[in-house]
Amino acid sequence: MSDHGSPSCSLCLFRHVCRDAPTADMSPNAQKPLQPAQVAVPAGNVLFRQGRPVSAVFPLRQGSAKQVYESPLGWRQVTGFSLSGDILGLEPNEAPAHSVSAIALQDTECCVVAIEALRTHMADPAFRDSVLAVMRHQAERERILLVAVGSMKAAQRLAMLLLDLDTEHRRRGGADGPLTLAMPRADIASLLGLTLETVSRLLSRFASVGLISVRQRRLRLVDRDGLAAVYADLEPMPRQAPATTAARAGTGDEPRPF
Amino acid sequence: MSDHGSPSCSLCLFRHVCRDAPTADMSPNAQKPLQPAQVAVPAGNVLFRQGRPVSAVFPLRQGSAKQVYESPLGWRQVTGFSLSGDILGLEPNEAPAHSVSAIALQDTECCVVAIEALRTHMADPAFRDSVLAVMRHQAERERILLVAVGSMKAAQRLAMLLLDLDTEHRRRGGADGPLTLAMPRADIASLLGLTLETVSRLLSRFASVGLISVRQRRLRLVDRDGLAAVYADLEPMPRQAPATTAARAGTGDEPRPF
DNA sequence: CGCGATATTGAACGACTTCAAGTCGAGTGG
DNA sequence: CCACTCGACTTGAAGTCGTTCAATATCGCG
Repeated sequence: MSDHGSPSCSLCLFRHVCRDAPTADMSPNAQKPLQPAQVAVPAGNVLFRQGRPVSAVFPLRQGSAKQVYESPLGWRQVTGFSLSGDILGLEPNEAPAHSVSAIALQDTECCVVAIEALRTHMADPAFRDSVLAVMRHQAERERILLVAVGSMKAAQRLAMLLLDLDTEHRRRGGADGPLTLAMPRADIASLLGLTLETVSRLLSRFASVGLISVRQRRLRLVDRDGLAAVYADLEPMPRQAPATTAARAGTGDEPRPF
Repeated sequence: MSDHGSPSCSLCLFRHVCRDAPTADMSPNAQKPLQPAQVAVPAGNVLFRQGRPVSAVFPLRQGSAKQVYESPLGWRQVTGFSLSGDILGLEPNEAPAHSVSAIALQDTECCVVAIEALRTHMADPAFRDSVLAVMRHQAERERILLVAVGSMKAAQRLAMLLLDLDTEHRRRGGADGPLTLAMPRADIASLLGLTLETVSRLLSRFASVGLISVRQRRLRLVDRDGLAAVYADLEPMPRQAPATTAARAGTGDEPRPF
């Protein structure tokens, strides 16, 4: 096991081209491995800034980050969160400049892959396809977010986010454990097009009806199906907590959140 | 002048590769021209459907269309309008399937460019760059829309759309003439994350304070700077029409709408 | 321990929605 | 040519959801 092995590496899009001979993959168009540098980014620091030239992309090893978009008129909005294993700074359509800024939510470590190295490896069709697939997936996410912000109620949007965070957390091996909200309420609110007070109230309401348990940034999903029902708007979310303790039957068609 | 010349052709992204020897462009990697087929699409008809394979792209010659996205849970939202001269169906990241549906807002004519032909021409770096630039521009638009829907007031959003429609109309040679809203109120509302009643009321309010004049789908921008001020939220938009007839001084920094 | 940042909670307000009539305009058939 | 009709649009009144403003509460950290 190399000294660069990290839990997040196993999910990294670049894992197959990162080090030498990872699997039995001595195909003809094998390239020299990326051998990326690594950097530590303290909480609150900028990984890259919107509008600046793309010089590298940043696979996240540890920590998390938010993407922030600033519109021409100066309106700022969080457009997404990234967790370890994600690649930050990938720009679709060969954009020469970053379309958003990325800011570490906590002390973070990431790799630094020079953009030329990435471009070289894009010559490999399989690799190229996987990178493009990730970009497409991101675009789809943004569109889902647009619909959510444009036409869903606050509770639905928040339920969507919680389910998504949970899904990602589990995909990283988080089992059923409690997850940590790395981002402040204000960032959640910005992403969802709400105020931080609304987010706070909603979290409390979710907790009071037994969907989650939450204290500050410590969160646990208690009733995933219930959250999914809120997301799908089957459950209009009672304004005040009723004494509902009835076990919820799974809806069966669990929607893919986010 | 060829029989295919149309006012919209002069703005078309493909104009230089559409017919033979358009300018003195006998460069080495000149390709054979696209020579696209043309089709008529009656109002309300689908140009292509979300999720279906991309077989062609569709430069709009006449008319207009809306893009509609349907989320995995079945929520539908208009994500944009296209006017003559735009290319419909261009998918970023080499997506094999359309990410939205396109529906004609009026009786429409468009060219049909097979995707293979397009890909062939993408070998030309200059052409490729211009196509990618258009895709980037579209992505930027969607992001601006996200911010608008996520954090601006209804009046701001509508002002933004009107300014954008006007800008596009003028870019097509519409001078100062009145423009026609090809889309029903419901589609505007969907795009902006509002209800059609709100859109209607807002249009009436804009008219009553002298920013525009509207009757049904006939629209004229009377005070562009005023609209820009509403967009930028400098002007909180009075709830009831005051008898304000004071001429407005241009704000100077006219923001680029959308 | 005490301070500042972050989060929770309450109360009042306001923006937008919802529901419900109308009105306008274009197309159709008498 | 006019009446009819249907869809799109407008307008009003009431209600809801989310915001705003303000007052605690809690956590992390020196």
